[in-house]
Amino acid sequence: MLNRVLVVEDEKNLLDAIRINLELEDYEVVTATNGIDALKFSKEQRFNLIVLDVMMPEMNGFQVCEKMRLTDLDTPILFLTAKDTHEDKVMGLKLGADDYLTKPFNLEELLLRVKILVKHSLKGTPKDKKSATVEFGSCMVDFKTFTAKGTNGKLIQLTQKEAALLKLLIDRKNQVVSRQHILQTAWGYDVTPSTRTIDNFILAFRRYFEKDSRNPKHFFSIRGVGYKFVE
Amino acid sequence: MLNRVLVVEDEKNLLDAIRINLELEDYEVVTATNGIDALKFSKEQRFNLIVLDVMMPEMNGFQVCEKMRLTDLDTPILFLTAKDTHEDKVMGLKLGADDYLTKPFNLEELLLRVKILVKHSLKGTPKDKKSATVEFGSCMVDFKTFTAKGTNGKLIQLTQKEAALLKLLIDRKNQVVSRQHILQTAWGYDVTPSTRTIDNFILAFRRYFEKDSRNPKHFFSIRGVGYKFVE
DNA sequence: TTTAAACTGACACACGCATGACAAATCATT
DNA sequence: AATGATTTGTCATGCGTGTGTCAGTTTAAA
Repeated sequence: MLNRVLVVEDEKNLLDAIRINLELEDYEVVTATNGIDALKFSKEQRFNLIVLDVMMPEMNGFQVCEKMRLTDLDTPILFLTAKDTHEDKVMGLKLGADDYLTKPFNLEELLLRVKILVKHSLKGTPKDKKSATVEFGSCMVDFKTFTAKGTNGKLIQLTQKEAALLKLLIDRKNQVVSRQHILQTAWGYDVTPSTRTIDNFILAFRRYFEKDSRNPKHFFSIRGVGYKFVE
Repeated sequence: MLNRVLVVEDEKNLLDAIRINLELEDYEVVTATNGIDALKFSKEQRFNLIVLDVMMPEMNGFQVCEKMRLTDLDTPILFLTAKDTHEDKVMGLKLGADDYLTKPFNLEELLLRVKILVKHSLKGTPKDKKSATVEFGSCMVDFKTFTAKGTNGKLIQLTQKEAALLKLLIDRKNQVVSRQHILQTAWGYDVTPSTRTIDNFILAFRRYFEKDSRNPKHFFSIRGVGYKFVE
């Protein structure tokens, strides 16, 4: 899928220069020369990044940003500012900007920052409807009620820590979650239970959710690293 | 939960200044004055952000970054560079940096960027399929899940050393990576396994990913130097 | 006090991976 | 071409450490 960028800039020459350079790097570019159009586009279409000039006639970049953020909280915004003042930056940050570039800027610099920001936009899975129940295999977990249905169809009451750990693993399904990360996330930075504690929970999960707990299909252990959940 | 930042900087005064300012903004700060410690901390603990000086004695920031990224793909990294050269930035980006700041910098500027990056790190409960996967030939590797698809289409669970070495080679595709560099990067500064160890891993890779392991198309050995990966 | 949850320590086992031996390949030297 | 030297490919084996498992203890909740 192509990465889409919306560029908002009233100075035509600069706008064209940016467009051409971005297109050379295989971005799909949409342009606007004023805030009105920018808002319209941002509502109608989806972008991986919005490049927004601050100094524009009628509606300035901050105002545009502020309005955008009313509906769209995720798309990264890169500001192009003329002044290199601190107030401008704080102002922008407050309104939900993600990066700045002070004019005049190097085009390569712009391309770099675009690349980084787009990377971020891909990372965050925006707003996946968070149902409190998860199904996998013949099992089911409900994080609202702390209950689960195991392989044998039996109902299980999850304990607090069980639920926390299970959620952590399921949220990061298919990823390897290191023991360190588990400890610091599900427990705390201060408490460090002995290494065997985590295993005990995994043990329980395997009993609940694995047909053959010796050959797990869902709760894998990655030696030397941690654990991995797959559906 | 507190946001944790690891700051790596050899100049003590600057380090203290950064620490104090970050702590004033309610970050939990861990500091290191050299690459060795930095790597140790990054392995043992979890951070929301790592601030990394490029110019350091013994091991420079790029090297530290490269090693970190072998195992940790998520934590954002902010580079502090002295030179404002484009090559530096491209180099850093390749190795997985997320932002730059050129010395001398304004402390407020640093705080701003830290804030932005930490925000990103919190956003991502990455369900991320896109990033961290590499394809070549009929094969595929996913460094997030430690899985790979071999020539026969079979799924392979990579071990951590396998993943680290594989990433090292793929990151430097088309370049010859010397045995020495491999040892220093994927292993440690202290341990020096016998020469045969690396070969064993290459052997495994060829079994996984080469149709004819006698005539490799991807994992070349360069006699007297090391190995080279090409797609 | 009672009870369930959470943690700890002990032990066995299995897995990753380092090692050494040897074969095969490549290079150097004559 | 032939020989020896050096490096890499390949495999079997053993060691160390991380993990599975469980029984027993501590902690927290009712």
